[in-house]
Amino acid sequence: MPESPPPLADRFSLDGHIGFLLRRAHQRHAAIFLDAAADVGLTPTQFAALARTVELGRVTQNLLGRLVAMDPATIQGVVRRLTARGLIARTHDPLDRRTAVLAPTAAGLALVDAAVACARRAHDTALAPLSDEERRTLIALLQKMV
Amino acid sequence: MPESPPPLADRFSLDGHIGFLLRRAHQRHAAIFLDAAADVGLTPTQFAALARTVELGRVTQNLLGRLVAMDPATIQGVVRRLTARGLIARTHDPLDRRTAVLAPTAAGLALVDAAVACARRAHDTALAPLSDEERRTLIALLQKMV
DNA sequence: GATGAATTGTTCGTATTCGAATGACCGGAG
DNA sequence: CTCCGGTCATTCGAATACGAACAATTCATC
Repeated sequence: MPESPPPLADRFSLDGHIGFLLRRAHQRHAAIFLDAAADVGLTPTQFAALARTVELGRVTQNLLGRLVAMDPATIQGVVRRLTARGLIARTHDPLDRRTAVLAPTAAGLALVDAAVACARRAHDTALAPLSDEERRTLIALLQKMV
Repeated sequence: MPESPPPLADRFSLDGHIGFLLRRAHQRHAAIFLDAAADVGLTPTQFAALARTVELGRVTQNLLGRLVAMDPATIQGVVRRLTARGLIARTHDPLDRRTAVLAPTAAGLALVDAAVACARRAHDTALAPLSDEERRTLIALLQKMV
């Protein structure tokens, strides 16, 4: 008689799979961030791009994409929505007419402070189940992993 | 004279923000998984839904969505693609004509073993920068967080 | 049995995310 | 100067991901 294989749950646990955990943790933070930043109207992705642009003052679209880990195709859409809202401005480098040079506008600079406050709240809320020590450990391990 | 505000980088570090780290870690695992599972042709999301369906044997679409943390609108598309590939089958419960009852097909059961092997490889590759102890810690902290 | 609330699944719109292809442009090799 | 590889930005298609609206159905209450 043929032996029936052991059930999948005995061979693999989706809930211990790093990809599944990262997806759920990322999802959870995104939901918390969108709630915390509802008044400033920024998504986590848009916030990252805006914050990095403010950090740098002036940056090409392509470099910005690399510094926030976004594909050229992705950063294009994010920058389009941020410029449409008047938070960053697009100019062109006359010495390299391929590039789009980005800089925060006055509105962008004015918004980024409130946005940072929202990001801090989302950070703390998302990490609420962990102690301070655990938070530092988690962040260090994620930084080591990426 | 008005004081100029301190630079953003002194007030906020995107690279220490849990949302940014989770987004990048999730991104990295997804890329690794897609590479490891290229031969079985499953995305991480599709794998999660298929694995959970195999675990349960029979499950409604809505419950499956909750068990893999997917919106009703999201699980609908994932299930549509899995059924189109003949990996899971949709029937209907005559006692509740709202629900769509899902079950793995023979092809789905046959594919899930190879897919689990790919998931294991992706798991190990994504966690390669960490020691065994660090991996356990990271997974435990993520499980505590979500 | 009727009626209103809750559940299930679908569809639409918007926002990431990436691979692939394309066009414009820069730089160096000859 | 010309050609050619590399870079930059854009576009398209496909796959998540979610809010909102909707129809069909079930359930609880009257």
